[in-house]
Amino acid sequence: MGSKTRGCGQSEEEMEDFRRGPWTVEEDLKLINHITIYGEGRWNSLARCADLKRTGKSCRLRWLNYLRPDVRRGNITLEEQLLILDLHSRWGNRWSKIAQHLPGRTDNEIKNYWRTRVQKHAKQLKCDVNSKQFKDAIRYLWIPRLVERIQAANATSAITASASTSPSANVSTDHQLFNNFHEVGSGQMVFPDDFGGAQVTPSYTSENSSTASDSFGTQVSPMSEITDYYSVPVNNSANPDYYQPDQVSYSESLISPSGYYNNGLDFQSMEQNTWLDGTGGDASYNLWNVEDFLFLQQQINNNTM
DNA sequence: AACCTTATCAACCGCATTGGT
DNA sequence: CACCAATGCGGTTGATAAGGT
Repeated sequence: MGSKTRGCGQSEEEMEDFRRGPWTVEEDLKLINHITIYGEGRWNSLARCADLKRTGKSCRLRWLNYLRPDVRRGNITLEEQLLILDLHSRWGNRWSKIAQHLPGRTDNEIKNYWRTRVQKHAKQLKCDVNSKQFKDAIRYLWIPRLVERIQAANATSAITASASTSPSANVSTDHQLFNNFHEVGSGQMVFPDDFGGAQVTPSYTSENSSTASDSFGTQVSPMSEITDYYSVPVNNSANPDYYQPDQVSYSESLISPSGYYNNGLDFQSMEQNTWLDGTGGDASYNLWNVEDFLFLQQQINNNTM
């Protein structure tokens, strides 16, 4: 650019005192109206033309994280948690990339979820969130537990649907994401091999950990957008980021769990003994009850920490 | 009721990348 | 090729709501 005078005929000097802090309803309306008419992008000039005393950055952030009509609000569902854990295990803190796979969720929201929920668990377990112990706890305990709970919710909704006189058309599709992490005979869980194949988990047994006291089914909210996305063919050539054969995913590492058991936590006994949640609390978030924590802490302290 | 602690999330900041001139 | 503004991303902060004492 280089010119002192920019779009809408206002000088740089006039633009120096930007507003900061929470957005007002009036500002939101200005931004929405302007984008409705002229579209998004060119955020700095947009801020000026919409008479918003905000930086372009601030406008962009407000729109993308809050005002955009397709932003999903509310609790992160179990399916979304599962997806976040899986994608984070592959890509780390690539929040934007992860958010691309959770329609309606923003990178900011996923980042906040990770920091407040996931890192909290690591803190409570007194282990580093990046430690092998914690990553494996996610891989072998948290994820199977999520799958189990989604499955339970699935079963509950199936029963509800069959009992209903007007069954929801979404019932069969709401849990297609989960069906990519489906169960085959003997309670063994099959995880998609980056959604192009399948890997069998180390003898995950749903009958051992699934009990009548698991009352989390009612907490699961419909997730048709997510599952719609996940119902696309597994070889998604349109999205080269999605499958990266040079990266080791957790599902790949599940191929040979025996060496893992020798070095790390005894997850088999952990699953059998400690993953019974009879609290009936907030099923969306309270994945770990007191016994879980005590046992995990004990295991971690006894092993390689 | 008042105070303190913790959890949550919107918003900001700095840096890297991209694209135009 | 260099420069600069815009954009995008991840880390961090701060306000405030919620819960506990």
